[in-house]
Amino acid sequence: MNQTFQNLDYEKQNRIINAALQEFAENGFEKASTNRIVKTAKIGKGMLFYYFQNKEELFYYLINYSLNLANTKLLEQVDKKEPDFIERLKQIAQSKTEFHLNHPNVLNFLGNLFLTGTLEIPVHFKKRYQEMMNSRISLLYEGIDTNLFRKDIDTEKAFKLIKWSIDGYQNELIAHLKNQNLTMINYDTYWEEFYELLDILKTLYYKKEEEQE
Amino acid sequence: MNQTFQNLDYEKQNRIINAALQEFAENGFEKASTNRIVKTAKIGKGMLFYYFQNKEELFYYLINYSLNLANTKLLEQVDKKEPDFIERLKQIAQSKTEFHLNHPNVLNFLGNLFLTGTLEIPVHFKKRYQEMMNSRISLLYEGIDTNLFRKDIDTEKAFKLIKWSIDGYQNELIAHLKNQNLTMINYDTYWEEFYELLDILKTLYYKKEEEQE
DNA sequence: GCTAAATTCGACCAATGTGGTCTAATTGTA
DNA sequence: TACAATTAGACCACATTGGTCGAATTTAGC
Repeated sequence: MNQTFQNLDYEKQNRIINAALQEFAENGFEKASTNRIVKTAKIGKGMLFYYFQNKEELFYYLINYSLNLANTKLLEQVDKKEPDFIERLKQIAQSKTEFHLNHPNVLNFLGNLFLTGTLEIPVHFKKRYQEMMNSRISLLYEGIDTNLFRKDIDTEKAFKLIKWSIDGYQNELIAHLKNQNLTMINYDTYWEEFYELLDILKTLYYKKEEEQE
Repeated sequence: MNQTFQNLDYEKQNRIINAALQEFAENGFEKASTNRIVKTAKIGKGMLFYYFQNKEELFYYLINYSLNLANTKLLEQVDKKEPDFIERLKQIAQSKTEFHLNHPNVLNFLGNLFLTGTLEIPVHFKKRYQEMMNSRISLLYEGIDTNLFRKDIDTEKAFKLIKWSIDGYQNELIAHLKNQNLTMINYDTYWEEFYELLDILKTLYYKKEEEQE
């Protein structure tokens, strides 16, 4: 990658990165078009290949960029000392939402990385991706107080069920917001609705208060 | 569509339909390649345009085919008289699984129909799709006995939470099975696991037996 | 203001892929 | 044998591909 690219003003740099992330996320490496990238990024064709040697180098740059971002902005924002599973999930949801607002294409790009395209991805990237996924799992389960859960239901299964419920809510929310003007949305009401949901999950899966030790 | 296509032996007809469904599902109308379709369907290029006038006619044929299939094989298999929400969901899951095994690309194709491609889809197709989606919703909620549910939790929210939990399980299952040899799988054990999950959901969301009226 | 370097652009390139056609071969049928 | 139905893929004009390059513009130092 050319040093010039790093010296670009933030806005332009971001336009290029986002356009490329989106194109690769939607089409995979092979079918992604550099022509479309420069078009949506609103730069000349020459510039892309001035900043990056070729399509491949751009792709690898984006992997690195995305992994770094996910590690610093997604994983490090959550307090692993919170022992309440649902509270932990709340924090994860919040950091994920913020991440998604600031970097809308990164998670899509990372998610589709390995299921498309004939380009062989270097092992060190695969390794880093695996490490990140493992971190996300331990972020979810490490140091959780299982005592909060009601005893008549397998805790492992409760973990998963709660996770799926929250994912379901978030997916529905995303689908619902997709057609809206993003600047007009009042996010607070959605957060309130979300917190309500978390309370319901607590009454479902946790011991009743009088049972707490 | 040429009559000859209908007279094709079942296997060949299916090869073509599936190849096309997959290609359109993955790439949308514009980016879908008729070359790739004939290649995966293992027919000559000329045949595709002998059976169908052009790419567009093929696409519309697939929409019609998919909508018909979904209506007959997906919606009509569920007993709307079952008043137990979770039992209803069990039936829906079963018919959906069977459908997915027999027609692996149809639901993907229908799902991606409207979110990609510049081709304008005729209104009557949009209408039929909407009707199908509405049918799926009423299939889920119509005639459900809300009395089974515990009183301290909003029933509407319980509906959604249960649905999301089941969807989450199914998604995980699909992701897990993706890398496996499909013929080697013992589905019975997965169904047992699934039934266990449904029991858990009942203990979570339904009244205790002694509370039933 | 002058000059040289850094940056930008898009016309251009050969190569490949596009939807679609057409001919010649094969198969089925009587 | 003869005629029609069916098949495959070479072929078409055109669009798109990843990538290059020279000329134009902007920037920086003097």
